Amino acid sequence: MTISLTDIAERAGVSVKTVSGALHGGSARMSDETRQRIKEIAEELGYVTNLAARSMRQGWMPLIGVVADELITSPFATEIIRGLDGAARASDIAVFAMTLSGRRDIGSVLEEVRRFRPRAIAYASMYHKVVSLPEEFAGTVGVMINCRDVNDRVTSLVPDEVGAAHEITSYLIDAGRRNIAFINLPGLLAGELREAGFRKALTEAGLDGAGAQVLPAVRRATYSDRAHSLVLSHVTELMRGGEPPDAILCGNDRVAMEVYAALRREGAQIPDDVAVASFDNQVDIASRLDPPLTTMALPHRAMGRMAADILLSSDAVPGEVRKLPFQLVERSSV
Amino acid sequence: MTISLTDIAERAGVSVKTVSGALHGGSARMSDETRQRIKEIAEELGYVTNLAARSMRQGWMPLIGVVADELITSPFATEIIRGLDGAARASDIAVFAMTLSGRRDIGSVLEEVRRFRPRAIAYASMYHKVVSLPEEFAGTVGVMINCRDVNDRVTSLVPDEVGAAHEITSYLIDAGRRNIAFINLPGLLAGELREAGFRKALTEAGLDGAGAQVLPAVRRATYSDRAHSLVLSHVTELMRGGEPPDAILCGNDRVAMEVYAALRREGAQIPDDVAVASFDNQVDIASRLDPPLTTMALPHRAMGRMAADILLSSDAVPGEVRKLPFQLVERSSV
DNA sequence: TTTATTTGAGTAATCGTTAACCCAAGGAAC
DNA sequence: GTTCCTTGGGTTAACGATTACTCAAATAAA
Repeated sequence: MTISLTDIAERAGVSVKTVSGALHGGSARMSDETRQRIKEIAEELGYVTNLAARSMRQGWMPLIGVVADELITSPFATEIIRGLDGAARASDIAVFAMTLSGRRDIGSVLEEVRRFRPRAIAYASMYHKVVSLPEEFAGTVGVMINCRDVNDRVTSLVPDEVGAAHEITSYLIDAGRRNIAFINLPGLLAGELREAGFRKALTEAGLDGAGAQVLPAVRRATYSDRAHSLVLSHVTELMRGGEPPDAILCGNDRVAMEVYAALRREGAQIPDDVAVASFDNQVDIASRLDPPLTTMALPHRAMGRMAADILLSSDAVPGEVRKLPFQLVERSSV
Repeated sequence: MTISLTDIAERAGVSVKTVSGALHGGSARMSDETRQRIKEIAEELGYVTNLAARSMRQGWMPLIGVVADELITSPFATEIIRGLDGAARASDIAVFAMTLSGRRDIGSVLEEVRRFRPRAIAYASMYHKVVSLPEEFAGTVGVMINCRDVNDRVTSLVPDEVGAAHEITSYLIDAGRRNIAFINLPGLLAGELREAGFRKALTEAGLDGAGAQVLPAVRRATYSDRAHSLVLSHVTELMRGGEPPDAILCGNDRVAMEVYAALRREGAQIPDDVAVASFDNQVDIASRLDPPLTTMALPHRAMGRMAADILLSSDAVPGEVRKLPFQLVERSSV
């Protein structure tokens, strides 16, 4: 049997409201002695607040609901949740995620979440993309993380892809590299934006930005044994061509892993012959490659934190798109 | 303003209970016409069930709380949540996780979860270990996942480490390997158990189980740039020794990644000269290595699924320890 | 001493949903 | 024409915590 305020009140010989005031209402007028005594009894009886009951008066549960479009599968995307959780905890609010896996439409998942009467709802995407949120839910979702609404009706937080590509490219240039190839992720918004930043940095440095080599990294099912074949041949061609690159920028750390293998096969030394840099900072991979990989870390944690701040302070401008900076993680591949 | 049953009742000209029966109580006696009409009005008004209110009568929220001791950081451990979620969804129950990060003691986290009045609570560990659950919480936690209580007071689900090591070792032996080295994870329960399975398989095959080489893989901070140095030197020594191994079994896929690099440095071909096998099936790594890695997949998803079944059917024998089998993922490194 | 004011605590209503009863009308069996 | 069941639905009372309101006693101000 669970203990309620009534049980404590009975035991303490006071009214329920006094108990409520003693345990939760910090400002309730009452003698310190009474308050202390009630707290002791509560402790002794093993009282645990019933948030559902409280929420009936309050109107909402101390929860932030996160609707994710596959979030939980991605190793570092869980950082978003951690960021949210850390920031929300300060307000004694918990975070719970619900995955929009496969066939379930966004409406039914949102309803499922709304049944719990959360304080606010965020929509999070596993990778940076544009999402088409049905009209009737634009008001329900308070913030979009790692994605933006196609009509920009909702505040959204996205990584600053252009800025990150610009930064890492400039970093390579500052390291003396002049012939940089980019093995980019094809068909992704992130890739498109990064390519722009990449070319911009080259142009600013007086290099041929427009003519720089940008090659697509193949994208196949992760379980496939031959998913990397295209990267391998790209690198082989690059290295055997007339002007082999002195740096290769990779779409992500997994691509970099394949580039490492290909370069080794070609007998090229990293970073002496060819510097390698990348995006993601998937630590398991980046720190264990030989040499450890210099890479731009995605601002997942920061997006989560900021999302909580926005949701709880509700000072958001609906439609605003905030771009968060990546962080350069210097290792020894450059 | 949120819509309640009262609003629907008013609009439909019936009592609240009739609405409740129409929308939720499948067996409530009522004409199909009335039921249909009420459903339409609910839809039109955008009614969303208030689970908090319902839980006041029911006594619990349709939730399974998961207390994790760092769970969310591990890429594949999130599979536990997915397994739980998939199984619980059938009963229309949601799963929410709460991390026991750093300084917070297990008691306060459990209380935090209990405030939501979940149907059941599971305790999950990021890696296989023995946990000392304080006496007063042995009754609160319904099942332990990927760990077991030091006193076996709670039903627990753990990976069958011994069986997995036995299976993969036998697999190597069946592939004709006779001199197998094991670069194991030191200081971990998993490593200890796997070593037993490894030796057992060797002995059964008539090889020298007791004398087999088992070397520790270094464990340092993941961010450290030199975390792999020990693995590298182990492999170098092994390959330059009198009887170089024809197979190396690795503690996990990340260790295997380093072993690949070391073997390549020594000029050894995988799998022709040396077969490599491992534990975890961390897909990002295992499928992208060259050649793709044969590895034993941890039964995270299965543990999650089974945990939900146990919690919801409550046919668990407290203290029972169920060992779940790994799954052999054959790629081309053997 | 009289009148305010503060302190400490009780009463009762309320949130949205459900469950245990109750009741009236209509039809079937005798 | 009773009696009995079935159908369709209403009434009322919880569940646990909070809060607006009330009130008595004690203390301070006049």
